[in-house]
Amino acid sequence: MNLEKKIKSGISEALKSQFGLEDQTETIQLQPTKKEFEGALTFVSFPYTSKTKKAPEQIGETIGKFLKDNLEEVADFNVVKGFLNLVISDKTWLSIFSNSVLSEDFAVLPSNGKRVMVEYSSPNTNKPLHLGHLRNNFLGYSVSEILKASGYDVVKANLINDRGIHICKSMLAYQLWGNGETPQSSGLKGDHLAGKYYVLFDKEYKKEIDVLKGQGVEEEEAKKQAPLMKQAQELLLKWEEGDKEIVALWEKMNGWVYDGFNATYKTIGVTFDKFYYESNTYLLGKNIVEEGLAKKVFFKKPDGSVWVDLTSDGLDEKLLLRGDGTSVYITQDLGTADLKFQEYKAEKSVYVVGNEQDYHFNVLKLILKKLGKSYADGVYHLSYGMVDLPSGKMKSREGTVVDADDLVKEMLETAEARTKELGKIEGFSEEDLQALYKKLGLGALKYFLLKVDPKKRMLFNPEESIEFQGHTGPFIQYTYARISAILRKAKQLEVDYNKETFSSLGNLHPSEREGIVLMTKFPEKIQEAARNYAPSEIAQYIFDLAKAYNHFYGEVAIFSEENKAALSFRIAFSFAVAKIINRGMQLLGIEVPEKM
RNA sequence: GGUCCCGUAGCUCAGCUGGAUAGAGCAACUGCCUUCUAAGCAGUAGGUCUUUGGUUCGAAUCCAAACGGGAUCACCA
Repeated sequence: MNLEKKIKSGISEALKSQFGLEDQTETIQLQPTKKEFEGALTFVSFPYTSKTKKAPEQIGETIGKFLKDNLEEVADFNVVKGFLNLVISDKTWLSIFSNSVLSEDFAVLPSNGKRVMVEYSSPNTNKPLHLGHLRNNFLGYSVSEILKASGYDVVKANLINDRGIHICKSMLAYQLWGNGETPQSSGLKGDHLAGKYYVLFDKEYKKEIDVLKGQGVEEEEAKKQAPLMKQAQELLLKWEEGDKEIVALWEKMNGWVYDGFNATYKTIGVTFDKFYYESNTYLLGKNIVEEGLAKKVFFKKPDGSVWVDLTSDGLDEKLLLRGDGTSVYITQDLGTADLKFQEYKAEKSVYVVGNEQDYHFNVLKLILKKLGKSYADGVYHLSYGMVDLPSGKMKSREGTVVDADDLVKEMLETAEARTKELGKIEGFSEEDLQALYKKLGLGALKYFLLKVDPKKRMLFNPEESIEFQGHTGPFIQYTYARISAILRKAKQLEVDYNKETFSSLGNLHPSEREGIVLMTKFPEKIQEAARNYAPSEIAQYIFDLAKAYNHFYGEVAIFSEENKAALSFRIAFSFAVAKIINRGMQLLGIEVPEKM
């Protein structure tokens, strides 16, 4: 039985024997004791004043005394107003440390036999990835790792949006102005090359709109009338008809883009188990439309278009099939949801998609429910906020984006500069150095994007956002490297830790106690982060742990310690912290260096 | 206009299902490297938690309204 449960049942017993209350185990709440007070766990007695008809202080005193007398874990207590602070004996902490924290399978949670699919990244193939995509990729990867750690069987999926009007825009611009340029001839990464023509299209398209507006055409109309737009739409039609030349161009340009994406994915260290291509799935969903019509969940309008009425759920009427029988975004997504379930039978399906699509996913889930799909309840939209720049929103078309590849490159350069500045790279090979810069640069970037609650939008200031000091990835990596140095030295000196000697230890240093308390919380943190789909909770936790260790490091000497048991314990303590930091950072997709 | 999200220190952010004197980091200021890595540690200063009501023994947290910011309400994806 774990400590909290033991104390709770102790309190429940106290309430029963001292005040005659029935079993309260379920309702008793314990919270961590605030730093200013002595103790580790706090019981709040206010809620029991009416039941016991006693003053909060008196309840605290009575229960505190009972626990101290009856539980060996409780060494002492103090009462401040309605707060009963419990001091747990160091012996208890040491026993938890050696039996639980140090055990091989600590924080290794058993499989829960459930499968979850996490779809993330899902890029358009007409332009390179930018900072917003990085947040998406890092979130998706990290959430997958966290779900795995909490016992799920995870399938990471990437639905590539490889067809549609946006790709045709790039293709058209390339046809018109590309002069047969290739990634090889231009030296541009494939996705950047495609992006270049997307931007070019938009520039020329805007000119055409302006000309039309000058001729007195309304803006909305001008957008439709512009010749470039009409040509792009023609391309799309030809593509759908299977026009050989167009399909070949599409395949060629998409090929370039995939090469580019794969290079970026490899650099930033994200992976997928399954790729879906929209060109294969965009016709799906029509059978769902049939099904919905048969079930009378959907209805047909006179022009033949198919709709669903969601007004009773506070939403609008939603189109599912155009009058000409072609499908729209939501139709495809319905089809894909069904396909995913048929293929993987996952109980949960997580979509890592920006919060601008909140409405879309509300509709999607609602329709699946109305159709009586068993998997509807498992659909979860992990809706994350945008990354804003000081100048406002990022827009690919207008080129006001922070490009992912550029940013990563910059991060590695900064990592290199910082490292050289500090001059601690003696004994590193050139290869080691490059690997280190990558760990640090990406660590800083990933941590920066993951430490914030996914749901919230965040600000990225290129000038000053990503630091290497303070609440950052490199701070945590540094702590790990520091501990690694200690463990290396311990090995060299052949100081091993021996659990048996811990019991002969006297008192723990407060910083050691704090560290142990934090470490015991790791498994529940993983569960909580999985439940909330929130890597930020892991990020925050690992930061707190690293901070606690550095505090310990400053206060307590290790190798000059003469008491063998204390020395042994501190090595074990350091080892355990390093292990958790490493594991926690893995859950964020961040690598950790032995030296830096 | 309807719906949804957000508003905490100069800046960027924590604050779990309501609990004690609201926490970190950056920036500012003080100290600490001949002793295990100073990308660190210790400390000072900085807050009417947007505002106003309400519920409660207790509200940054829950409810309502106002103000401010954002997203969305496409036969685009």
